Amino acid sequence: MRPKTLKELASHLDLSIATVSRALAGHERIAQATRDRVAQAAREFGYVPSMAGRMLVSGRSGFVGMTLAVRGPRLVDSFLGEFVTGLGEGLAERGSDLILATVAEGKSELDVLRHLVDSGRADGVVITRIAENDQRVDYLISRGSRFVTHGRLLDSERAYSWVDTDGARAFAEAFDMLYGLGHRHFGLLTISEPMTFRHLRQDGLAGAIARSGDPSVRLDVVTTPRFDRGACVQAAHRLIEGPDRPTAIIGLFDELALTVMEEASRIGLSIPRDLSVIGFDNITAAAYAPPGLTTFDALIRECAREAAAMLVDVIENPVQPPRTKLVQPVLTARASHGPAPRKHR
Amino acid sequence: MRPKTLKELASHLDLSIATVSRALAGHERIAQATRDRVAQAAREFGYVPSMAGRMLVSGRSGFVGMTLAVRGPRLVDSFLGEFVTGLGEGLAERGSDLILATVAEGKSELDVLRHLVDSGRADGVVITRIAENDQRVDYLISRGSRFVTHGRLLDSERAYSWVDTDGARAFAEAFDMLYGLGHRHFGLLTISEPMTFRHLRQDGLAGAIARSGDPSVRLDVVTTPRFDRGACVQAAHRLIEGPDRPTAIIGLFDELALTVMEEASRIGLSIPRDLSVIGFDNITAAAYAPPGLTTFDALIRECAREAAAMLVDVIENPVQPPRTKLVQPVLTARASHGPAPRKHR
DNA sequence: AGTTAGATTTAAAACGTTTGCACAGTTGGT
DNA sequence: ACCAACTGTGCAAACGTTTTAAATCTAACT
Repeated sequence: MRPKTLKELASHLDLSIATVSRALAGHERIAQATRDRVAQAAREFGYVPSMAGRMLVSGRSGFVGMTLAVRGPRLVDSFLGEFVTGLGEGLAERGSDLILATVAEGKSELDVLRHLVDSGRADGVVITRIAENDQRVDYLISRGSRFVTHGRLLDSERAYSWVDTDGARAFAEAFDMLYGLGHRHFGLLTISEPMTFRHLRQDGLAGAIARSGDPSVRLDVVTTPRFDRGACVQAAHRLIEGPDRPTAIIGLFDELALTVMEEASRIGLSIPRDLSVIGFDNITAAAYAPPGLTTFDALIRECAREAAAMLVDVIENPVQPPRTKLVQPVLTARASHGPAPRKHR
Repeated sequence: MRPKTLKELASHLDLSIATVSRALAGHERIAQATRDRVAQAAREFGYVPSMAGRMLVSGRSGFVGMTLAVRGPRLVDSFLGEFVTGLGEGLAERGSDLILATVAEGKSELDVLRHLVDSGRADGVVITRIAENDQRVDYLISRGSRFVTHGRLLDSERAYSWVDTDGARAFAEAFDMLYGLGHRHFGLLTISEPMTFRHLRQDGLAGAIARSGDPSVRLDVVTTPRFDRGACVQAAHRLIEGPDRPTAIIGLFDELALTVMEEASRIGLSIPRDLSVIGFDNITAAAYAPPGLTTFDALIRECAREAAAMLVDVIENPVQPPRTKLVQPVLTARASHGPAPRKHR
């Protein structure tokens, strides 16, 4: 019932707790025979070291924290699901566990972060979905906490370790592909929320357009609040209404692209004949929504595994210079893109 | 940098650590003036109690654990995402945090559970997806651990707290609705994996059929391994091939129902004109897959919140008799069901 | 002034682990 | 015989908190 302690184990073996502790740790200075004897007894006793004791003396909890902010209807969406999976895998490989601290409705995410780090619950934290002026990063740096971000700030003044998906590259690749298919009039459905990735991706797209050197290329950009379903639909509609609409639309992420597809077929457009649509993320629904959304797999799981590895490294060697890693998204071609339609007027 | 300790706070205030500790805990016996003074200083100091110290003396970690077993491709699917969300919310309300312990590829889930409970990392655990002879339940009971399950064993010999979705009722309701629409030939696509919910749901369906008292009702049952995509498609195909196919098919859960829909439209059937399909769970993709899957919302998030509440209660009052709760799924009618087609031969 | 009840506060132990240092025993070289 | 070096083990402190029991202080009565 009550967990066995080192003391009990020691008195049962007629050894001091120090010896038992060292024997279990596989210390050099303990006789091999003793080590074996202790290991054996520990197994029989079902001894599991108390993490409280260990934590107290080592100052480490062996946990890595992550906050789960309640925004939008589906809190753990496809992205977070994948991310948590990858993080969990990466940490399990390295003997850490993950604390998921939910930010309750009224509470501030910063408080939860503080609670996590300062109390010693977590040796480090991972934060995702970096915003333009992300207070969390400032806070963590000022506290001297160990952390890794998924996503990054736009400026590179502050030094910290991050891993990110190369959205700029993906959006450039999307443009090149569509341009090759004859598209000249593009649409981008993006969000008003100040997340840094919207700039990175849009800049990637703009850069590719500039590189094409083709002055006939047009780009319509429409912005929508992210979690207002009605507004998203409206924004999608604005993009495709009227005869002079883009022939190819890129959604900042899959949900937006899917909304465009739905709205397009609602007003009678056929995809990809009349309109090509491309997303980003490769969420589950992208495969199910007809005719199948062409998108970029953001390899969230790999990113998260990488973040886990990085964070464990940062915790163990805090003085090293920050590490960064850009993961290349993979084009997942389905049926929502095709050659540009002939002039439709 | 290094977190402030109670001792530092005490010496700064010229009080003993005992007094400070009690003042922060809001103990009655401390003068109101002192309490205020301490609270004030704690805020200024940015004092956060060390969880290690607290844990050592209280024997509680304030954590609740859950294992994440790596099965199938999407480890954190829609179900787990919702569940983790609800659990996190429920726990945050009650001041607990969630440990997510990933079961790495080779490891056994029982070991992870042991690691979680015996080391004192978690005061209790939640386990989901109960199998027919679930070792985890036996283990936890034998260890005297606090736990709550989502889902339940079929026998009721062992006493433990659980919360479950009333799949039996939902499947009965599905039958009644479809029967009312004129359907007489039913199909059920179920899994070979020994999860208890497959029996509960199938029995609910069988019970409703029996209650109808109509001997002309037929039910074809096809079984498939869960995570083998090819086998699922084949199984779905077997159900709808041939002229004498069911007019209404119920998937044990949404993924299966979606597979049936895909396969049906692949072979040229129109849904719901030729075939009605109903699922269970209401995963995200159910809304996106054409023409929109009629399904039961399993209210996973509520279930998880309930499980969190239950577990915290079990941890605090371990001697109470087990609590149980059945949550009623809600029919989410979309466009995949309709009147039975006229005889199609 | 002496006593007492009540109001505050404190000293000290306990929780389970790791680890620096000291101790005892053994071996080998002189 | 003596010293040095090495091997194996134990003592005790430290980590930060809560809590029991005891100490101190205050004020109100005799």
